[in-house]
Amino acid sequence: MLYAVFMSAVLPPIPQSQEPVERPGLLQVGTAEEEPCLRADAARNRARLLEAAARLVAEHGAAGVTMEAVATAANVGKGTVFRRFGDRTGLLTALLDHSEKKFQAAFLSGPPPLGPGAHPAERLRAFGCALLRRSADELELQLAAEPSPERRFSVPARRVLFSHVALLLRQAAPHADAELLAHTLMGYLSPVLVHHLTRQCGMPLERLESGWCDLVDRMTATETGPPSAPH
Amino acid sequence: MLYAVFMSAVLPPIPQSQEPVERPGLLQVGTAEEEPCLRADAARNRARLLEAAARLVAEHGAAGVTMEAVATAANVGKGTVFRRFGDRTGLLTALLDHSEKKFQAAFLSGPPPLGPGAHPAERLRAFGCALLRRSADELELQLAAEPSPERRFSVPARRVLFSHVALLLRQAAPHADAELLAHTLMGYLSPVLVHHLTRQCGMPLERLESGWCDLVDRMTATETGPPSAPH
DNA sequence: AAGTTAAACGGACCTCGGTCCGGATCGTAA
DNA sequence: TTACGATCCGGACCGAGGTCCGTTTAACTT
Repeated sequence: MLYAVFMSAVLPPIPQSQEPVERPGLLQVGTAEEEPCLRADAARNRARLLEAAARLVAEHGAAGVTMEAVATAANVGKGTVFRRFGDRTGLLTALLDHSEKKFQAAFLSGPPPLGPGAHPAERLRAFGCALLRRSADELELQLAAEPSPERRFSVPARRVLFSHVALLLRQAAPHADAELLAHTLMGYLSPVLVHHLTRQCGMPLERLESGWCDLVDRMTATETGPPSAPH
Repeated sequence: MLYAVFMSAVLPPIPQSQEPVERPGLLQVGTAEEEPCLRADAARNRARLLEAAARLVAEHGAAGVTMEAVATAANVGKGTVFRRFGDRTGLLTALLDHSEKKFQAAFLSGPPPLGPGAHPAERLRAFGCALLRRSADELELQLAAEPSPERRFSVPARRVLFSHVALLLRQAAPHADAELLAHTLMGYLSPVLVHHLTRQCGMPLERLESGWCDLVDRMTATETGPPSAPH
């Protein structure tokens, strides 16, 4: 008993794991229908909520998307929003899900140079430029949908992008630490950086794109000499 | 009048600008004394608050550092905490300020290879490895002190690090877009990435250090061919 | 059609970051 | 020492995210 009290003070409260919340972001090959088999009322409310959220974004910007406001606008209880989307980040992510899947389809199975067929380095360049442009639109939502630091790298959508970059990088620079380089490249494409450079520093998107291509060239250049030891 | 109402709905509420809150992070060359000339009681409370905060971090981790808890532990009102440090991020940043200044001193005026005297590329390698090690300790605090996305690049401490990297980069790779490359490099050293790679992926710090040196080598390698056009 | 159950609902409730302002306190000038 | 004004203090207050749990309801069974 004492042990239980002690543990409960140290460990996270309870796994709980009833987990009815959806995990968007993965491109599913099969049915193009609605994600899971929701109960009729649940599906209806989900649609209402997404519509209401989109309207709020259009009217008051991402900052105006309060969980309570969305619930009210959708004529639904607050608890329902959280049950469906887990948290605010989940809701915002769901709003981005459509464009996300379109993008995944483009580089997974679309035409070259983004899709399969072109040389890896070429695909990398195209990938970055496309992602930069996508981030430039939707910037506000992308920023607002940024998850908390702990989860940032676990988000399915992000893992897909990362894996793709790592894969291309392994082909284009076989002797490098592709995983670390991929993280570096992904950092360059992150919405926060894009926001800072374009909105706060006023850089034109073209400069970011040139920078990306230069970056890819450096990453995939013929191998450097023997690696120098760390300090 | 209508105009005023309209504006007040669009613009941020009021500049307010009474701004008694401190701006830590800059290394001041002159007096090593306490930052501004605070009133006696203010200085006393500031010290109490920092001590209380540090104790809470030690006891319950960064997540246990609630503004109210800190205030209570310091026998001080909640408003006082905000008046002194602005917000939670400010308080956490203040906790890191000492180590921050030590680090700044090391690469601004310390002995080579970190400080002036060594070749730029060499200094860059040393800089990254040192920053990686510093982030590895203090990781929890660094993460908790991460500001909101909009301010992330405006924080003085971060600007100092960035400027330093950009400066060295301009020397080591004169023909590149040093600013963009510097942002890329800084991303590699960001606490969130370090946390993910070391804590969530279990990578040893040595691998991150090797990766950094490799990265620097690629950035400062002899110029690549003519830049390819963006896609 | 009635019964059963798992799922969904809704809103009261909690926590925590952040604001506000009347009142207490310090430093200084007379 | 007293008086005064700038600075600081404190805690009530607010908004928003997130949780909980008693109630309702869709879907399936008999």
